[in-house]
Amino acid sequence: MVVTDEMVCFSLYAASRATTQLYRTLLDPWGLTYPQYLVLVALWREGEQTVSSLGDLLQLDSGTLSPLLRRMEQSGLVVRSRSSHDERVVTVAIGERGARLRAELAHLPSRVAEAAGVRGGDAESLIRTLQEVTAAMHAAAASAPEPDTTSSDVATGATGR
Amino acid sequence: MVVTDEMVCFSLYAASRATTQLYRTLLDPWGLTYPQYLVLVALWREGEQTVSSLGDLLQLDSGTLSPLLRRMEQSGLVVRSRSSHDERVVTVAIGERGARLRAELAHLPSRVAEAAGVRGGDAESLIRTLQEVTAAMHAAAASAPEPDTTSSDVATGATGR
DNA sequence: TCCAATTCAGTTGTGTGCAATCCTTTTCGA
DNA sequence: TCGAAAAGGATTGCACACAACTGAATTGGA
Repeated sequence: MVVTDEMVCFSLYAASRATTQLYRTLLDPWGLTYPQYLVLVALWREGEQTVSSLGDLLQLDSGTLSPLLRRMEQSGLVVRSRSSHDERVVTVAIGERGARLRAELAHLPSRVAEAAGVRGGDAESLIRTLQEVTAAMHAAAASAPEPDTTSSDVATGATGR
Repeated sequence: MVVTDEMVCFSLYAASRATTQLYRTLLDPWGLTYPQYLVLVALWREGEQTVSSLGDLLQLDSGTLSPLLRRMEQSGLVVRSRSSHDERVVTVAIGERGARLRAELAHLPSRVAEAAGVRGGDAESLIRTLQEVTAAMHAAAASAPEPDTTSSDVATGATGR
């Protein structure tokens, strides 16, 4: 069914934007965006991280994280510092304001989950499905750098990223 | 469960980006982006549309659509024209190149659906769940413009947007 | 009839996302 | 040990997203 095929992706796209929209509304009083909030959650939960480990956790690359972290540092949410062991590595730690927000934003996740209207068990099964789709999409994008080519000359340095 | 609460939204966000990524790979030979492809699908299926009806279909506003449609017109994908009945309204029709692409891109949806790894019935139930979540998020964002306000010392110029 | 409110698309400003590239630092093999 | 390759993050360029605003066209009510 052609329509169904398109709809999986579009529903995902629309749902993601609707979710970000709700977070925008809820985070606006603190001047936070959803990706910035995700960085804070990662730091609260996992502690100090390098830029690349943050990128692994959030599935974002340095082109997105670098300016995002710069803005977050300017507003006191995080602190960046070069590692002394390896001068290439930048460590991101929670900043003073970022630490204060932990308590203030503690009620957010349950509010959003409640708004989403998915109950406990359904939520877990939805999460599992979405993670499977994500993994499948990553695999497909990596294995199909070119659209058709008939013969696959994937060779050379056609790495996904 | 706090972690589960966060995970619904993050999984959605990650899955949406992974999906867009696959579309980027597949559409790259034609120089199309995923939102541009969605506009073409809407026009192929529904025919000529106004900017606002396209916005309703794709859940995008004029701030996103205007520049997007301008680029699409420049590359011959669509044609824009002011309605003669109502000079405020701009009508978007398929362009010459956009019409040609219909056949060339006809195989895309099934390829993506296959890559996603969701079978027919599961796909429909996933779509339904995502649409419910989207509707719930929109409703929540609309009904909760302010988060709490009990204390709020947000003051100072820390506004993000 | 006439003007205030609405509607519609476009513009502006900010913040992601991501490919491609750059520069520095580190690693590793000959 | 020395230079090529790799790793890590930053920068550049482009295309969304979206809030807020602008300006033109239309509508509706007094």
